[in-house]
Amino acid sequence: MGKTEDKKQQITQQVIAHLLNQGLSDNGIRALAQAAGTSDRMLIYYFGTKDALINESLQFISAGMAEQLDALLGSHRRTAAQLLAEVTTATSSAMFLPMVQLWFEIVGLAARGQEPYATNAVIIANNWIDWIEAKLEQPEPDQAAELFAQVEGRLLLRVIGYPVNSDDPLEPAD
Amino acid sequence: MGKTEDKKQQITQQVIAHLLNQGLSDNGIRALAQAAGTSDRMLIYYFGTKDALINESLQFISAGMAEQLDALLGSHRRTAAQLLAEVTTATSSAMFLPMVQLWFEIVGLAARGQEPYATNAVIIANNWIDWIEAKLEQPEPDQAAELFAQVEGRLLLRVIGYPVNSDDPLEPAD
DNA sequence: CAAAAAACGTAGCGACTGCTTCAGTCTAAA
DNA sequence: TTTAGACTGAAGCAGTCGCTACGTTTTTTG
Repeated sequence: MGKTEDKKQQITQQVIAHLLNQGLSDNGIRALAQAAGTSDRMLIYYFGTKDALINESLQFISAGMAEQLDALLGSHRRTAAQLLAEVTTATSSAMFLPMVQLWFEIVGLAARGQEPYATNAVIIANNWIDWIEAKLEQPEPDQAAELFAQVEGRLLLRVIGYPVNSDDPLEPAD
Repeated sequence: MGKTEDKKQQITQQVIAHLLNQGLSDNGIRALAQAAGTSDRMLIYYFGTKDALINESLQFISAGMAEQLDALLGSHRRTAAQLLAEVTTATSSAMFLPMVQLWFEIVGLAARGQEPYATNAVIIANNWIDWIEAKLEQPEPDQAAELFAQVEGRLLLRVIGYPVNSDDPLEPAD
């Protein structure tokens, strides 16, 4: 009967929802608390620190995204070219836009070593690269990282609103 | 005489220096003023708005980076593969790290449409893509943007501190 | 039913944000 | 010498930030 655990998870889920559609610019503990239907007081009570809450939320999001991609692409191995095409298409879809936006916000903060984002950025990047490697037919050294980089470059253009030759247009953020 | 213009330019240069080695997280007008050897009061007096000052500074930085790359690579045209290799190497060097870090900070804020960064991000991306196109032997449609994306992906990994197979290591931020 | 523990509300801390108002000082042209 | 314009320091506005002190209510447990 981890009732406290239940409450924490419930808060985390609502914080995740908030982070995904509001981003990191509105992530003060009072805003997060309101999104979770509680008070800043309670956030600290349950998580001790804002950073702890953020860490937990980001970990959930990253894991969730991997699951969603797995569901879309299946878990079999394929060639690099094929995987690149599939992952690019999938992650460019509107359904993944909030996660991609959040990811680039994290990267921006990580670029200057700002915690807890710097730490989370490396962890998440590693997760993705491992995920890619597990889907490659005959993975070579650094190949997964290279594929990851190619996907990221395209997502960057998309996320800043640069007009790419894609089927589905991106909607403006709030 | 453009004495006011002189002063503005002088302030802009010092603000640029501050932005490059401190990033966007410490860009309150009081911090910027101190870096420029003046007061927040004066920043508003000269530029009217913090955003106006930021716009001017970012424009200068982008132009300056293009000049530096031109100086390094020369202005002749070359094949896509060669250009990709040269630009990747150049922009991965320690000398460009502060600009690359700042760029990813801008992208992170632009990802949620936050002004003035969203607008600047598109302008800067376009500048770079045009710059790339002007260096291509036989540019094809979208090729410059694609090359830009490939460079960006590699820079992303570098900027978050992911260990890439590169000669020169990156130093930790502040 | 009483004591202990968990859950929560309110108010506040000091340091920050972009920007404005006030109250001038300084230089240069008329 | 008057006077217009450029320039500037000090203080303040109403708001934000993560977090804490303190006290009260609710729930669980012996």
